Amino acid sequence: MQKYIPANIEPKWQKKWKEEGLYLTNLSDTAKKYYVLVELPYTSGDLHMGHWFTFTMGDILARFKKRLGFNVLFPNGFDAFGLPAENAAIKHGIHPRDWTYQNMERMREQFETLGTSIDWTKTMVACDPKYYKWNQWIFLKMLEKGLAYQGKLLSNWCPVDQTVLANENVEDGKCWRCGAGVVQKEVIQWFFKITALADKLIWQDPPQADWPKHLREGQNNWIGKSEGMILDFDRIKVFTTRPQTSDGATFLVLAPEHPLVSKLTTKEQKNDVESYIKSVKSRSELERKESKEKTGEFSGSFVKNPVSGRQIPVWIADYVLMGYGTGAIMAVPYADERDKQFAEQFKLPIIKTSFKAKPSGQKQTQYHLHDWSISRQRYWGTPIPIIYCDKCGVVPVPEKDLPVELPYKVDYAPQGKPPLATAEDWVRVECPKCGGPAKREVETMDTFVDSAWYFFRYLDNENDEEIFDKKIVADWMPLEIYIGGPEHTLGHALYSRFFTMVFKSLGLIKFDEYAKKRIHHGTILGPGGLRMSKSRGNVVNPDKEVKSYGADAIRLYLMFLGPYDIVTPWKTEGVNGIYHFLQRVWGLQEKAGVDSLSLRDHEDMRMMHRTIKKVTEDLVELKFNTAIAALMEWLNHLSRKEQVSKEEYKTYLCLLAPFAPHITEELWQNVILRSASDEGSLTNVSSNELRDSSLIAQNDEFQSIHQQPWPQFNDKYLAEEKVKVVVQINGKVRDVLLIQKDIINHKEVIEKMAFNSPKSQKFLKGKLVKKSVYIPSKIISFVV
RNA sequence: GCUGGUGUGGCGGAAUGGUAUACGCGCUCGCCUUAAGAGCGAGUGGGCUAUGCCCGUAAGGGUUCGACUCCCUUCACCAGCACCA
Repeated sequence: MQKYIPANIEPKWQKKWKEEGLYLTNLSDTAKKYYVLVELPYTSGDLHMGHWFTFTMGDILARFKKRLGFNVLFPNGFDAFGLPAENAAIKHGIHPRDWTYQNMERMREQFETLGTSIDWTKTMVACDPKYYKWNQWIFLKMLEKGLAYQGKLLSNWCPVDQTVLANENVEDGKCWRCGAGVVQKEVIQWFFKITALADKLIWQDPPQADWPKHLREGQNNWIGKSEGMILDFDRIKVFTTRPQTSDGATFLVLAPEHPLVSKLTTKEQKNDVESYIKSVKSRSELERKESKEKTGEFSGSFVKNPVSGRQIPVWIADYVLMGYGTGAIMAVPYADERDKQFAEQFKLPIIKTSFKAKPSGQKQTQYHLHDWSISRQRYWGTPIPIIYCDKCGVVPVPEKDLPVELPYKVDYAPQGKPPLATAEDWVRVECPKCGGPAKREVETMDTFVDSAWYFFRYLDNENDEEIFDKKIVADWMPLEIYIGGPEHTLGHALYSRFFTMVFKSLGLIKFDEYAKKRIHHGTILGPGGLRMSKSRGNVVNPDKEVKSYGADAIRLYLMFLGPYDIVTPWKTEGVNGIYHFLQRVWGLQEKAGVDSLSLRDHEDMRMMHRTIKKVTEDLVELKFNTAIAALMEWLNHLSRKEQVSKEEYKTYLCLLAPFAPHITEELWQNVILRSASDEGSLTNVSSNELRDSSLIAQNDEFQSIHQQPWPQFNDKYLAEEKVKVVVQINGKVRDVLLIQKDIINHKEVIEKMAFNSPKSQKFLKGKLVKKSVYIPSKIISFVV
């Protein structure tokens, strides 16, 4: 027997599977289909452990479902637009496109070494005009529907990356990419009106799709719907969710950015207010959030509280946000903690509220969610299909002129204006309306637009006429399962739901939710328990690990670590353990495949059927770790035997195949070929010749193990001949009886046996049995 | 502060009302070996007056013949959101 050397078998089978097109999906066969998706990777250059972890899960599911007879689609693409490409370009003097395509090439090869069953013919690349043309098309459609608009808003601005950031991309007041402190700046930009669908985006109870509770609650929280009222305090409108406390409003507070601030400020207060506003502006978001003290300044003006009739002062303070409600509040220090703190700090009156006030006002629903700002002042993204004409104003690019292609030659170094502005020939354009001289929009779309709908495009990725064929999408969507990271809860996972709803309103699809099930995967940390990062130097490189242990061992190791959502460090000893397991599987061929050996032994049959059942059920429930444990238990059983029958051996390989596709394929082909030559028909033929011979095509067993039907279990083998029944006395285990199957349902007999057993007698002697409970095949419980 | 989640051996974890610690790692002992490693076999929650018994799933209480599992209280940790009026 040859030694198990993964490097000798893994590339060989990867090549063969690819040549034979084993994983190509025929989309016209929709009788029993299964679409499994893993979040597409960003083209950063290398697959990291996280990719291995999530794509192994997806791959195991794809292989398992295929073996159950499903027509499985498991595609993948690349999130290829974005800032890192541009930053790398600036740093290394390589064009973002070249950098991206080089990375993509390397990543495709790495996906192959992982042994995934991805169908690469159904793919998409975000920076390909064939793809982003449809981003532009969606933009135009949304513009028509009033779901895209241009507006001027205070926005998060990253001074280092020189771009606007969505709320979701600001972490602790810092840019999620470069960590620079974000400042507020008023900018004209394009928005998607996600707030128009805020109500529809709220998750119901029970949920309309099987998505994690954590995600549903998180999104609902982020959407932040609250019902309240707009009340008028003279000219000032405030929003409140508790109008019944308005009799206790003893002052008003305006956000420093509120448009009425300058009007309301009196001459005497002018200097103080102006210096206060100046100090607010100079504080960063972070400082503002961290300081516990409240700050503010009196405007000098008073307004009338319409309920109490009192004149109350108007203050200006930054604990009131311009971006929520009306940017002004009535302060009820008696009922509100923050107002109370402010009142105490500035010695403002606190009066009791009746909680019964009924002010007149207008009902209003308010959301925390803001419209999605999609303009980015950078180069490497989808051009926004808009033309500015001096005569006609803002003119959308006509559909027939799509795609608006991103010019290759630009000066993408940041210089305070969008890089596309430097491509003067590209910018200069005829107005589609009047034919006069005009200029293109020089900003690009947020890359989250690319990933908001890519899974639709996989299904019809070559289509130049429409975004996708409605029928194919109707046949294949929604996704059966979408595997992704919890960090996308408020970004990608929300945007893609929004896009799906927009597609429905455009009549492209008929469903609201694009994935029946979503799961959040875990994280593999560095060996020391910290997040892997280059700067920490604790990155475990999958390529290196594959060289030492092979892809199968890494796949199994990752899946065996724990549940799919586990957050846990990488441990080399653990990989050793799995490698050892694979070597034992490899060694099994020594005593395996003995044809004459039939499965007479009941325990052998029981172990086999038990394992089939366990692995099958665990895969359905995505419990990869316990499925592997069951396979280990069966291997322990098989290892103790002198010989292993062909049926057991083949079943074993079949069950292990989704987890470890290479070693099982090799062993499968070996055992099939060996039995063929045992039959005498194929002597003096080498393995390779045999594989290519015509005989193989005639017999299904000669096909890849990944095309074999999934093993079936039969309940009749599951029962043990003698069943263990535990004897409990007053809740404590005192004895275990071995009971023949045929009397297991006779309560009186079992009760007598349990009562009379010497061990039980020790505890029962001279005591009165008050009650006995018998659960067949499990337990008999006495109360004395 | 709000929301969601978690708490089990030396470690990752298993068991979701019925023998707690499956499976793996680590460790101990033994076999094999010139030796080391690998491999194979046995053991591995704690305690004790040890053929047996007691304790034990963050802490305390409850329901039940029986609780890691269900209910109540408390504590700790993780994640997300957060001056949202």
